[in-house]
Amino acid sequence: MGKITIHDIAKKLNTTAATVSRALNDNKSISIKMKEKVAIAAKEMGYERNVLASNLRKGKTNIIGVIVPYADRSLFASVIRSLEEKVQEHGMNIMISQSHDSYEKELRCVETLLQAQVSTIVMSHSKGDNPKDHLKRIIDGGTSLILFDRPVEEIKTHSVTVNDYDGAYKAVTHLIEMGYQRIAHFIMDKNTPLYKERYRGYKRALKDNNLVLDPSLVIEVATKIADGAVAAEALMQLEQTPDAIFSSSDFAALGAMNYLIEKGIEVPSEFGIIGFSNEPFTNYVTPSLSTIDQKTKLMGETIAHFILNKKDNKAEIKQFQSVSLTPQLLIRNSSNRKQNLKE
Amino acid sequence: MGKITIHDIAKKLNTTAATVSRALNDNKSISIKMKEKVAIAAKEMGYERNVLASNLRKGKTNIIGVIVPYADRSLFASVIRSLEEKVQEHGMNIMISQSHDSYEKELRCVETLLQAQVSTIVMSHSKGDNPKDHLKRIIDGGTSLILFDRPVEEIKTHSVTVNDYDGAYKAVTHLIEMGYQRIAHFIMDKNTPLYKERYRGYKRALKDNNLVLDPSLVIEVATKIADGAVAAEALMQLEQTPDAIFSSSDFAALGAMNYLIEKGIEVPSEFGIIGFSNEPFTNYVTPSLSTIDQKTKLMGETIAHFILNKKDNKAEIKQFQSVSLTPQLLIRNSSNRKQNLKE
DNA sequence: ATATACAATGTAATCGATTACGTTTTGTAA
DNA sequence: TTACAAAACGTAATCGATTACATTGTATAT
Repeated sequence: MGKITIHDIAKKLNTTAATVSRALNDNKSISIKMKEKVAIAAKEMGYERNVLASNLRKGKTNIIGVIVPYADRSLFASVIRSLEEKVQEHGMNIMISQSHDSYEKELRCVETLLQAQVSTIVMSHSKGDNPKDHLKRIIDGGTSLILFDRPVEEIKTHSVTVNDYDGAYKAVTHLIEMGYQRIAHFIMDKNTPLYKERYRGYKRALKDNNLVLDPSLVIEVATKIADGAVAAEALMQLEQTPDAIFSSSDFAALGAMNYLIEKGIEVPSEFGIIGFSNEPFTNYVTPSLSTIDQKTKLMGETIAHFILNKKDNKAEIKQFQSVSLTPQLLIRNSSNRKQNLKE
Repeated sequence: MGKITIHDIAKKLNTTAATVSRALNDNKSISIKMKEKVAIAAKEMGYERNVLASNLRKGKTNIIGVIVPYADRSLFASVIRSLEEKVQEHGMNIMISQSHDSYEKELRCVETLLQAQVSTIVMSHSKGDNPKDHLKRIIDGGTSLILFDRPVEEIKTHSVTVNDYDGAYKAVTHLIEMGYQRIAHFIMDKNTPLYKERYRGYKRALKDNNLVLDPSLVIEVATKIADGAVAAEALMQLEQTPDAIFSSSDFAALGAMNYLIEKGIEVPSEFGIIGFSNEPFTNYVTPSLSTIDQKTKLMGETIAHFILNKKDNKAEIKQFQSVSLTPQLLIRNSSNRKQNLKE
């Protein structure tokens, strides 16, 4: 018995499709008796609403489009997971699209998702300083836009980010509290706001603790283990070597740490290291790597909150909110000198 | 200028929506001239096909539903990534749904995706020996089903799995080649076919090398680091302790390794360890953990291949294919005794 | 008792694209 | 020239649900 439609139900009940539709949607102008009859008949006949038809008529779907650089990066995977968990309870679906950190692909992703008529686009936009026209087009077309992870200042819309400045500040302050004096910094891409913010937190923490910023200790490094090792080597070549590193990337931090250990430098007693992102491996390496947790689960939940609120409360649509989550310092062995001394 | 429809284009060109539709779909009964005119007008007017309407009429979408226990588990995240990369080139979209390894949630996922009228459901079904009626329902309803990671024997459909038996066999054979004699095995869930297969590979490898299976060396362990440590402790309490572990879980393997190292047992010189899955952390721990890579990227690509093939080649629909990928042995430091001796 | 309101349902248009079927025009074989 | 085929396009139904706009019937107010 292929597809049962509301017309079939109407025929069986000697009424019309309009009434059945209204009954199924719990419309107030339908009597309770009729609603019951329809509900029973629908169940009996195994009716299932054709979502496509419904959405076509209503001009909206309940699909949320998500654009991320790569779906398997731990931050994005985690956000996708918690977002999906929250919205699926409300009958919404998640559609994934990957931008590979490329502007061109991001444009394609937006196009695809708009074509699919998603009701909301949730995205972490690709790196670089590209035009934001496509973001405006999303909003102008009536689709709501929620940016996360990487904020875009030029666009007025909802956003959920982590306070990178605060995370960096906490990390560096922690190193200073542990007694490290010359703290180097690995910055990834100087043009990306996110890294700029972390750099700002680094500088501020130094200043607040009366430490001078030595530009030779700030190195541009790629988010790779090998590059972290190279950078560490460069640092140790300096006349005045550092005694700690705050790396904006866990991977680079690990590379540096392994290099130092190999060179006989003890971590954390001689040298402190802290990364950023709380990548899954950081807790398992030796010594375990201190890092900044970005609250990815909360991030997904906050995004979901925006979406669900918008659904209920239309008044809120116009006020765009930017939530900046407070990251968490995870003190592990790579920087925990005091504890080690105690032992 | 809100939404342009084929009717608007038709009006502008003094023709009908039917002609425009056919022209846009490159129908052979439309003249080249007309096709050109339509194409130009469509571009000029900024026309975008309403996918909902199109799909409603055609009765099919180009959405692929994916059901996984958790989207952020490395295997699933990786498969999702490579699957999306492949199918997006063909204009198809991926919809994600998470079963949390619960049978009830899995039913809901199936329901949701069928409602969304996905053309294909790709799933790694939840653990346990539950009824498979919902899988049959998917197929009977005309939606194609592709199972991956965890095969279901009762259902005739496409499937892409990794040869767990082979992976286990390779792992254990490798340990034996490295000179380990008493090899323990961590099995997770004895009722899950996947673990049974690995166990079978373990037994076979022992047999082929004339080693006796000691049941006391086969322990049921959860996929957790802590449990791996507990299990290792139990093993070292035996009268005849093992000198190697083949763990069906990287996490348990790591827990065991850390426990042994803490107890002063040297890995790999005194004790060999190999895990399974190539979890992201395995390459970064010390010593790096040997493991079995499950070819997740290839898995996603193979799934995509099935989907895209089916699209073109209808003849293939009826022949269900089961592809079993060959996993790869990754020899790292936790088991590489020979290399260590050389040094 | 009459007017008015509202409850409950029906009618038909609509969302936008696709397609079975019909019509006209042009080409070409007999 | 007739006839038949194919090319090129038009007409209208269709996919299934929703909803603006009637319509009918009943209850309440005056």
